[in-house]
Amino acid sequence: MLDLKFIRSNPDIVKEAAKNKGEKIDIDEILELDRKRRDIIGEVEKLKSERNTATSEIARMKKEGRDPSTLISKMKKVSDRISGYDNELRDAETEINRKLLWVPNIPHESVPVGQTDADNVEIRKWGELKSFDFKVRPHWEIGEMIGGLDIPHGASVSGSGFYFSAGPVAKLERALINFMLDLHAGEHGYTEAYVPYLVGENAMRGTGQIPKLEDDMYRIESDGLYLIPTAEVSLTNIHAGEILPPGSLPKKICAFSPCFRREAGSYGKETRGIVRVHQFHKVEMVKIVEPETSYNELESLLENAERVLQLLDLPYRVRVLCTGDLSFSAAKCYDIEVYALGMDAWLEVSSCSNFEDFQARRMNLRYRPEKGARPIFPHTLNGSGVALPRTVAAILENNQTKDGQILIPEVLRSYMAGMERIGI
RNA sequence: GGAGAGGUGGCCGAGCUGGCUGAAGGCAGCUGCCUGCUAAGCAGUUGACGGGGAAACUCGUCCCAGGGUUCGAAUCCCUGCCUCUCCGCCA
Repeated sequence: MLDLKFIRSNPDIVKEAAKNKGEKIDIDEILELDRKRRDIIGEVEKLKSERNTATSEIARMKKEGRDPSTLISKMKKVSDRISGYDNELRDAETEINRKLLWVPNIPHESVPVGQTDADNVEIRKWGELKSFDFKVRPHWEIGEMIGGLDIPHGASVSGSGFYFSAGPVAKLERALINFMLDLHAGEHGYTEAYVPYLVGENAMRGTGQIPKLEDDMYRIESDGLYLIPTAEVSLTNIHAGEILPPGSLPKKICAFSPCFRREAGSYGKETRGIVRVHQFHKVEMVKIVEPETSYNELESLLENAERVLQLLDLPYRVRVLCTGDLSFSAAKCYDIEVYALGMDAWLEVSSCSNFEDFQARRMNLRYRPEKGARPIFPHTLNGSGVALPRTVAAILENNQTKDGQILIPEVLRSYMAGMERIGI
């Protein structure tokens, strides 16, 4: 959420930002409502002040044995007017807030202006793309061959977009999870956590999933809860509504969690295999930081995520998203895409974003920089570190051998009882 | 799931026979004084949000949340959420 005062004094910046993000927002309408709101406040507060004076006057009269009934009947009318204004005010504020929730964050100045994926800018590549002298297979074939991926049964149990991993691939997943958590919690300085997988509406609004992306979320109607699409939601909202004390930043937390996404409207694209599914596992990193440091923190967050792929020896590229591809809440975002040899495709396994104070403001998360200072909104960031299915797919495809085996990345072997390869 | 108790400021904790309570008292914090240092002591001070104002300042709102009663609610009524205790159930 943007600061209403900021919108009031910089309407053009906000309009430009929304346009570049491809969002249709009527800023003038919000400003008009804001004007109306402030007019009402002026009127109603005058009346309230009057009432407060009268109220103590009534108390005094009663104490002195005088008859306050004239004043009371006069105040009855004043109170009616107040509640009239209060209703108008509440309506205006509700309306403003409802609209504010649809205003996207402003892209950072370093973000390239553009519309689609094609306008994203590659900033680096890492690793060698392998080439084999045999016919490489996509991961779904490999998975089936080694008895590690069972997509048909996922569909029969839960519908399309769900799958079982089993045997060696299940072991590989578990090894990856442990490896990633050990890396981030051990070397990168994050506190490890387990988080709620079902969260309330406030949390979903706080990080910006709703209202805009509501259709992509699984909702448990009977309890008013949502299944998290990423651990970001639980982690970032952890201190929502609080004022963090001086010295408590930066906070760096990481967590493993399943992620649930309806992927509404994406049928037909990239649906083979396990690269686009409704439920997957991911290790997520979240940072809550002081505003001045957030862009440095973004770079180190990105490095933390890249390190995972480097240690796994998987080739990848990093792209900075253009304004049109940038998510609603983000001010800047890097995507990390791993190369999958069998599909000959770059698969997004991580998005590292700086939200500046957009999420903090939405969830009313504040921070007191020093004793006695006024609270400010901290900046929040998050990045996947990294998403599992696509990483598994990349390992299966890049590490396949001619005779149908998979070489296990060296860093994972100690997590798999020393196993060096899986397969026949 | 059943029965009871409760949710007050950074924390503890009064108020809850409606008005003078943004809220006693204590603790913690800050500022002076005092002191060889520390501790103790004395005095003062310490919330968030919004409106107006260049500013000093001023007005309004906030005692879990949302409604209601009233001239007026932390205090009365209703609904919801959460916490605690006991019982039941359960990985």
